[in-house]
Amino acid sequence: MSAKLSQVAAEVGVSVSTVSRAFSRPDLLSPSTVQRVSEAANRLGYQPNRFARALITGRSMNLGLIVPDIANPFFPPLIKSAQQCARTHGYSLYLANGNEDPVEERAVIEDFGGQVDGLVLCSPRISVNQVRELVNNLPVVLVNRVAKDMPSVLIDTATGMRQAVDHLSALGHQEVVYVAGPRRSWSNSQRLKAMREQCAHSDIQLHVVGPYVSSREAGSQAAERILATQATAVIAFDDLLAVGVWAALSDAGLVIPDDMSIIGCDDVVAEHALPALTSIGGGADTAGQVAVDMLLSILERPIAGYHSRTTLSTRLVLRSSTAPPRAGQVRLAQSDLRM
Amino acid sequence: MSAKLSQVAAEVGVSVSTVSRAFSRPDLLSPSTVQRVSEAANRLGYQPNRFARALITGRSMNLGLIVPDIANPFFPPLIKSAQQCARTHGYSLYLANGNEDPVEERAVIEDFGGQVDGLVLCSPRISVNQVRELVNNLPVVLVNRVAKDMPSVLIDTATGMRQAVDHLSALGHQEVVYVAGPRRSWSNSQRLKAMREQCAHSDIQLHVVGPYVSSREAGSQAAERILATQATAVIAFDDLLAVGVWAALSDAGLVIPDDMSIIGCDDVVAEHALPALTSIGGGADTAGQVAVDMLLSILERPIAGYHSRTTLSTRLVLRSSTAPPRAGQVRLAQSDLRM
DNA sequence: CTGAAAGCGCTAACAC
DNA sequence: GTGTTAGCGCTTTCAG
Repeated sequence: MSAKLSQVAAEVGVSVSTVSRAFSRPDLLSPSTVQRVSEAANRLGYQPNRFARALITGRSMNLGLIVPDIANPFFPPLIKSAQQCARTHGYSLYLANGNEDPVEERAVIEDFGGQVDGLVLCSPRISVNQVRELVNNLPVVLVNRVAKDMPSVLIDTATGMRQAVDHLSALGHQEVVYVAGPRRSWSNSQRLKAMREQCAHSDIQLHVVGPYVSSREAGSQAAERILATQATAVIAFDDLLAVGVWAALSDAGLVIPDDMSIIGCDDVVAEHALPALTSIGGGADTAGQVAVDMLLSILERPIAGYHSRTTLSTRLVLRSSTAPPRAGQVRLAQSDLRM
Repeated sequence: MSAKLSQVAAEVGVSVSTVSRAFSRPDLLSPSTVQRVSEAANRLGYQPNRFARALITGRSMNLGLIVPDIANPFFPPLIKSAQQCARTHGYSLYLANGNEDPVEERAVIEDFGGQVDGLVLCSPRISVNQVRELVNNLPVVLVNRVAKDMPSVLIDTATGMRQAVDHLSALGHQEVVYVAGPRRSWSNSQRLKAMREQCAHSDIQLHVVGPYVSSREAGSQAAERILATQATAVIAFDDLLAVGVWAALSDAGLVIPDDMSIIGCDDVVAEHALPALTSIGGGADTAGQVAVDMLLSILERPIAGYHSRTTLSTRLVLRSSTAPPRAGQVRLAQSDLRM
């Protein structure tokens, strides 16, 4: 263990409370005292014990962030901005991975419960009720999930979705399939709803396949179901699924985008994918910062029933995975050829 | 705040120490007492206060993991396995992002210092000396970095590198370029060394460009330098750089792999890249688990000067980004065309 | 087998 | 301005 408050006090020849105050309320002390204390403190290499402090103040100055899947490229920008924001406000942010598993997610939430002042929960894989009882009136802000009595920040992919449908419509597509994401995902229901509305509005026939978990593999599984339709374009719940669809379709002999247009969502694979996937992007990095800000404002004035909802917008990012549909027969020939 | 030990004690009609023991040393109590206590405990929703416990025991049962860049796909598998391993041993694992920034990295290490029992540091961007003084005799295990007096787990990409060179050599390549990674990276020096040796051994002329940070963008910058050589193949420090090279080369009119073979390292973009990149893989997920295991064994018997080093092997994963070189002139024509 | 008591290192009244 | 004192919630000797 490193030096304690009492040792610094002895060194300077003052009481422990003076030393304590030199750190927490220096304005209450004479400048010279503060000076002498801080000199002695780093001479002795004094580091305040966070546990002792937390025990008495009831605040750890730690925030927790839980994501469902650390490997999903959607989260890193969000995590970075959240960490950044927490730090500038004097808080540390710790991250844990739910691993797409409700059981594990429960465990990490519970673990965090005791040692953070607040929690940011990204698209939890457990129900809001379960969340509520696990956190036991610890402040929580939800990301991409709504609840009557919890604040949340939402990424509004609906606008981007509508743009995507319009884009496809302008290109001449008349039949498109939506590859649905995780069942319990708020984002998925939001995206699906937007697609339904916009397709109806544009006289496009919509097929829905899924739900699928967010992974390339799942996307590849979806390919078969897509080929069973007459669709000439697909919009996937997210980029991971889109890449999976792309890969399987290519294996089946289709050429993207000539035989099939593909649009992803979240705009996260541009960094890695070749060639470039048209996608719906924006909002993810802002979301982390906004969520932490929201959490901090709750911590500052803990009004029961505090309630807030922030919505972040998105837009279609055009790249090279969409094109006008081929003449009808060609698409048929290709898919027959695959059987 | 939730229920405390004293409340449970009152409820059952025993002393606080008995309740405490019911949780920590149930073997010292009569079974019936333990039974009554635990019933009362969850009736009252008792949750031990981790700060109070840590204050007195000096152990938080928390482990910290710091990675240089959470967005780098190399880390998620490592993180997952580390978290998994910690949990099965009764520890919680918290993650923080160094953000490829020495200043931020120092800050997160310092932050963690006070509240974890040990730290896993992945390829730190600061010097080992700085690490040593920051952690202040907190147990640390290094990943992909060596130090005289600290235990470490290393992913031996040298073997994979040698296989890669052999593969290229067998294909008929005689001139290859290595796109170097971050200057302070142990992995980079290891990879470069292996390449030097194997190229010499196989009579291949080696060009080195860099150093570059690990990003697609940096890889694209490297492309120009690559085209300035007569090389017919490139091996990049990692997959991110490889993808950047690939993209820029394609833009310049080259066809991969016919005009240029490309090999990455870490095998992390297979999920996202299309078409598939030949890469050097393995070890990353095991590394997380091994590092945590190592840390825990140090915690269990804190022998001063404990020292250990584990090396994990890798192998070349063949995909479709390598091919025999074209006849010499073709390559020249292509690169001229670009100017 | 169980209880009483003494702190872990720090902060926050309350005095002076 | 600064010191004294009483705990925060828990574990852990030491007695019984």
